[in-house]
Amino acid sequence: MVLEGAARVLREHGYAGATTKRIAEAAGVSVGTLYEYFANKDEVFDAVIRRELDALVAAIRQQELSPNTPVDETISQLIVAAMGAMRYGPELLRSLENVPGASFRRQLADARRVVIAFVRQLLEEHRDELRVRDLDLAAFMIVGIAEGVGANATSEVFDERLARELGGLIKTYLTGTVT
Amino acid sequence: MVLEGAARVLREHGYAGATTKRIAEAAGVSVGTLYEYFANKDEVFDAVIRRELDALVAAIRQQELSPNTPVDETISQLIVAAMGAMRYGPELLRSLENVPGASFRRQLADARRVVIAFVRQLLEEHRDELRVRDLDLAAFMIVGIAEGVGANATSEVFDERLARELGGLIKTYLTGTVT
Amino acid sequence: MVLEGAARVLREHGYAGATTKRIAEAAGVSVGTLYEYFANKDEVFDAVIRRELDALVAAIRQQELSPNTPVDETISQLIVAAMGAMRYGPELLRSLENVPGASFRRQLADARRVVIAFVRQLLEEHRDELRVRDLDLAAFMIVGIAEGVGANATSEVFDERLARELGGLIKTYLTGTVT
Amino acid sequence: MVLEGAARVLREHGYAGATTKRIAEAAGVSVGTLYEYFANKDEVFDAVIRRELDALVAAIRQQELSPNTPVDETISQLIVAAMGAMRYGPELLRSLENVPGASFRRQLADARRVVIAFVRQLLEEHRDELRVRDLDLAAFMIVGIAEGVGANATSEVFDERLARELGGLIKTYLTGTVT
DNA sequence: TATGAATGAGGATTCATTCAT
DNA sequence: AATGAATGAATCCTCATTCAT
Repeated sequence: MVLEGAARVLREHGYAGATTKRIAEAAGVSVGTLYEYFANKDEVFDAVIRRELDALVAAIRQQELSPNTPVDETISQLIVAAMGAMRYGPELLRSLENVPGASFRRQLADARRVVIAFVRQLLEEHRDELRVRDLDLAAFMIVGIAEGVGANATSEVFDERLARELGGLIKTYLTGTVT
Repeated sequence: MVLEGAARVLREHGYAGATTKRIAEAAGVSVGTLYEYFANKDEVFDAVIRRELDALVAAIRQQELSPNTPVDETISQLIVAAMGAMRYGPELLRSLENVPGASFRRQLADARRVVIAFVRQLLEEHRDELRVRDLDLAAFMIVGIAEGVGANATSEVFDERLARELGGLIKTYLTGTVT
Repeated sequence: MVLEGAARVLREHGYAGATTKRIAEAAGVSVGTLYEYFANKDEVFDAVIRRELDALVAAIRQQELSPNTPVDETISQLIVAAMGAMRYGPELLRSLENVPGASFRRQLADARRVVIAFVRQLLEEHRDELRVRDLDLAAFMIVGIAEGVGANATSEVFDERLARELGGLIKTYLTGTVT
Repeated sequence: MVLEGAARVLREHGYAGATTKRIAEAAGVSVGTLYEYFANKDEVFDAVIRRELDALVAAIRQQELSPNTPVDETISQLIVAAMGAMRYGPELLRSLENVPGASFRRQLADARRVVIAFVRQLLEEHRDELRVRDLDLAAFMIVGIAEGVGANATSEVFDERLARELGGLIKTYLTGTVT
């Protein structure tokens, strides 16, 4: 499938090396076929972006959230889920950042909005556990930290251990209590 | 100056849009002149990377650190200094990430090593204020978070306010006490 | 066809004037197509060299050599055949001499070796007609003269008449008898 | 001196590698100075051609020709003189052949005319030793062979021994007698 | 519908030439 | 007179896109 090939090429060759020929080859089709499904190259990347971000958002939304689970554990769970959804690692998103046009920035902003709202909702449900007052700011910070660290990580580094570390840090931030 | 132009173009058009023509124009010189100072395009980017990271590291190192200042304040101070040193914002570094070749990764790793060592030294001096035991891990986490958030921020968002927030978060993480 | 165009351009504009654009135009294709068949410009010239020299060697080898024909006549016949094989005249080979890299020199040396061996074989078969003793030297001289004159000739000058003259000269050299 | 540098660069780097920068460097001056003496690059090459061919013709003309010396010896002497005059070897002339424009061809034709006339004159003086009748044709043949072989030779190969060989061959051609 | 050869605009790089010092 | 930094036209080459099969 084309998007599959595009994602693979993007990760392995970077944006500069992602030619339509290579994408088509990786997808096991011809360039001609690629252009049957997409009007042009950037549309392929747009679709990759969309698919990747949709998967990310979906992975977070689909988590079973129990009100009895401590908030830091839930956050860790969400981060792990998000990471698992990035099948091509954070590298893919970093490559996509270079797609000319504002497409990536726009789509990312949309996805972020949704996730922040989701986290805010989660905090709301745990409001009495928290020391922070401004839940908007807290949600923003949490997502920012997770995203920031994730964006800068490489596939190998960003494992479950790091997620737990972040979970602990975030818990301390939210509740003021030490793990 | 060429590096100036390259940095500006990189921020405004991304790596994919950073043509030699545009860089030369932005620098107010001709392409020929660009090639008088640099063997090829990637060498220009290498130099931009070096200059930017050097400035970053230098900015951090040059901070006057008073042992009497609380650790979180000092960290905030460092983050603000680092941000101020990125005259073209985090966007520039993100664009540079796409320069083919391992140059960026290598130089970044070097710079990071230096900064982590610096922060570790700082923590050492405040050891009795801290709850964390493993200073290596703590230094890594702090730099990772700051870098991560910074890497994902945009010029507008990443201001002093955010730095203070991070300072607070980091203080809580380090000392277990709430601001 | 690309080689056709390249040969024509080379003859008409020399190596210095043989741009890919001109070659593609002369071949009736686009530059892109040229690069579909050849990795770079010099590879085109390499192929032209090979084709030209192969044709030369083949033309000589395919001559029907009758043992009853006097040696000078056979030599003339070979020279005429060689000349006929150079469809773009000696000018082409002279231009090709300027292709950077040792390709031309190497390929020419190979072709020369084959032709000298062929001539030596021919002399062998007429050994009793000859005054020269050292057939190796004689073969070298003959090929050298023919090649030298040919190399310096222009298409118009280098005709059958000249070949016959050379045949006569060579005969005198070989046999000591005057025509 | 500029011509000196140009000749050296031409021999060592070929026409394609003969940039004005390299020529100026080889001549120990700046490009600016080069353009003080010559209007443009091709004029430099024109001058190199002229100087080289003038030296060649002069070397031949300046030979002391004794009517008592056998004709073949005189021819050898001329060839050796011509070769000695080419201080940069036949390679230089071959490189010059690629100077765009007809300059080389024209100047070479002029020089050749002069040399053929000179040889014809020489043959005239030895007319009674010769079997050939058509002195025009004979002069043309001799110059053609010498030039042809010379043009194809390299500095190392084209030594005095080869000149004597050619002298012998030419003598046989002219007189019908074996050395 | 799928293919991939052909196209040519666009980008990196070179180098003859100029001109301020 | 001499210099060499600066210029930009010209060249090689790539690759997104098209279209005949």
